[in-house]
Amino acid sequence: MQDRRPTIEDVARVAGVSRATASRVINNGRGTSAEARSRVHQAVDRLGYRPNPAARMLALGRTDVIDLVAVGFEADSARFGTNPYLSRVVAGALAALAGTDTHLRVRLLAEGAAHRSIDEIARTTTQGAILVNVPPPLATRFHDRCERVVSLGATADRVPAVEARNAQGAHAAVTHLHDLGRRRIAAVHGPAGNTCAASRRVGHLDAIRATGLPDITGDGQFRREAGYRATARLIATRPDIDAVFAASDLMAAGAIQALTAAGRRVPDDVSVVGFDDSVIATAVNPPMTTVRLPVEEMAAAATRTLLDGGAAARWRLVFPVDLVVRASAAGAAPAGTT
Amino acid sequence: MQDRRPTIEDVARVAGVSRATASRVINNGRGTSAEARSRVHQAVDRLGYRPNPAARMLALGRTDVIDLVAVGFEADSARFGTNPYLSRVVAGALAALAGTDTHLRVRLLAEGAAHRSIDEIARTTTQGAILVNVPPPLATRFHDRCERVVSLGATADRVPAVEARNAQGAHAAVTHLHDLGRRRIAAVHGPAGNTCAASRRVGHLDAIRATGLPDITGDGQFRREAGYRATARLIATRPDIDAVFAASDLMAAGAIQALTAAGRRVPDDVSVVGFDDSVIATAVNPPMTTVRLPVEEMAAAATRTLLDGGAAARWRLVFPVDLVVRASAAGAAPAGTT
DNA sequence: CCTAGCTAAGAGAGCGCTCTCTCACCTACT
DNA sequence: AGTAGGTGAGAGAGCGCTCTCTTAGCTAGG
Repeated sequence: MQDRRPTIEDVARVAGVSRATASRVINNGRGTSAEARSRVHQAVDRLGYRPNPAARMLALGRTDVIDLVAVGFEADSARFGTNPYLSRVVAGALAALAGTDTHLRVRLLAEGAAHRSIDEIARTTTQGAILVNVPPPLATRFHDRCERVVSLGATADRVPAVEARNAQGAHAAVTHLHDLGRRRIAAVHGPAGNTCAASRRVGHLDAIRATGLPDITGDGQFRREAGYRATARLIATRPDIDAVFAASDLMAAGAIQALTAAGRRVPDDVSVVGFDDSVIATAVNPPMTTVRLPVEEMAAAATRTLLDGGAAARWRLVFPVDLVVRASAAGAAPAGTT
Repeated sequence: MQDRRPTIEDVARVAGVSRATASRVINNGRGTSAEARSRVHQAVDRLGYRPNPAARMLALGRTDVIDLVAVGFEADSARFGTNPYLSRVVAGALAALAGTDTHLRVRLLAEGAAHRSIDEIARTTTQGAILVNVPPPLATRFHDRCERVVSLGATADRVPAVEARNAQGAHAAVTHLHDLGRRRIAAVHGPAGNTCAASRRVGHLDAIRATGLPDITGDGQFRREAGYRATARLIATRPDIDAVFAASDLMAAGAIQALTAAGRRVPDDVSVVGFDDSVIATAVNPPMTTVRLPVEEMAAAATRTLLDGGAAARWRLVFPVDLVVRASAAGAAPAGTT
């Protein structure tokens, strides 16, 4: 394709000036004559010169990349595309980076081979890394090798993290269902190993205990299929459930499908509340009552922290969450309505 | 945070070897004694040395970044998080990059200020750029400045592109609805300026003409709200429509909500077919019949092309699309069923 | 015993760029 | 007329790394 990419040397030669002058012109530098400027610009156009970013970075001593490291979103690569969470993270990070000349590099690690990759990333990252869904041992390992790191969601103790009041959100969701008159509230939780899922469990249990409701719990991965299966199982065991609190919108979407398949109407027979307020929540029918996780803001905060030089070990930034009331949760419909 | 990041020079000094030897050891190089190896590794650990990637790239003459450039997904930054398409693109690109030491850099351009940014990106990209939703004039401009570029979806003629048989997909969708016995099929199209949307319009019109059906058409942005509004308007004008073909899953989700709000049942009264087969299609209730766009594969193909050195002007790679039959489209329910 | 042939490791030349230092030249003020 | 001050431009020193070239120090073979 190209013999050899033209360098600034070539530009200087063609323009009949020195390398320094060429550089000055190219970087909008002042202190150049109109004559020199036009000659250099012409040379640039003629040669199709584009500066080598690596050389530039090296000379400037500025290394301007933040890595977004996510684990396990792509057992098959399609899985990630299916995940409404990570795209919000990217959006938030990018928003924080706008106006900066720092770039965002995205890395996805297969759940299995993550150990090896994590070392390599820690070795090559510069401005720092944002960890998404990275399990505690791996996060610690990363932190050992590179301190410039912030986890999205709590992970290992030592690793700086931006987190949300997950427990509070779950509590609010269950309380909301209780306030609507629901008394047999099933919970469909996320994977046991996940720290966010764990917090949501805690909030749910607190609310259950505070209101004296029965504990009807299922769980699975944070995915639609898992939500569907867990809900189907729950209905089979406890056909009288009148509400479902799911630990993610995707699971809630699965729950709604399972309920429909079992002949229950949402929200008339069974109310459903999700968690995340992702695009799924607004797209389903009926629109979903859910707990809004400010993912974009959290990612932006993590990014800004990295931009500012990182955070100390054990640093935490905690975001509030809000219950967003839509149509999937309501009081029971009057009996006999079909 | 750090006085000065340690360099390989420091490592060499601490280890009591030359820079060359340190480099050899660090890069798993052969030709080093066990003695030297252990000393260097110790020094690396002690200093927390991490090689400067810019210097490395410069010395190796290898520049290993592919840019993913998307326009207009973030009028507000949250918009992008809401877009199920771009995350699939990222997934596909990343899948193609796995095993390579090329990285993916994601860039989002606000629709307004894109002109300036596009030049900067074209100037600094190395391995090349994947264009997503970049309008023809901008894409051409990019191509003028940097030939290493592939657009996802057709854009300007000259710009290499990976595209899908959008027209064929739309045709298949409409034909499917016709086969189910639907005769008043409304179409909710995407934005007029968008090339994909245009192709889908063509396919729809072809099918309409071929089957002699009436043309009932609305349009808007590729978003849920637009789908809702357009459908609501259509129902108001033509209360007798018995099917909706939407140009995206998100619009179809909006259509389903609008139909429900208008007292129509899906699929009994009105069948709905979407386009994309994004996560939305499986999450909604009932699960959506839709046209599967192999976004991940397309993005992977674009990435591989870039990895292989790019493509000639006007290059095209065309992917087939498939109708995925789920529950949102069916024959009319027997009259009188409630 | 001398030299060919090997391995380990140092010296040093870039990679492409930016930036400081320096100089030549010109204007303007005393 | 002499010097201060300003401006445009070249020379050259790095930035941190890798890699080739070269040398030192061995072992082995004639």
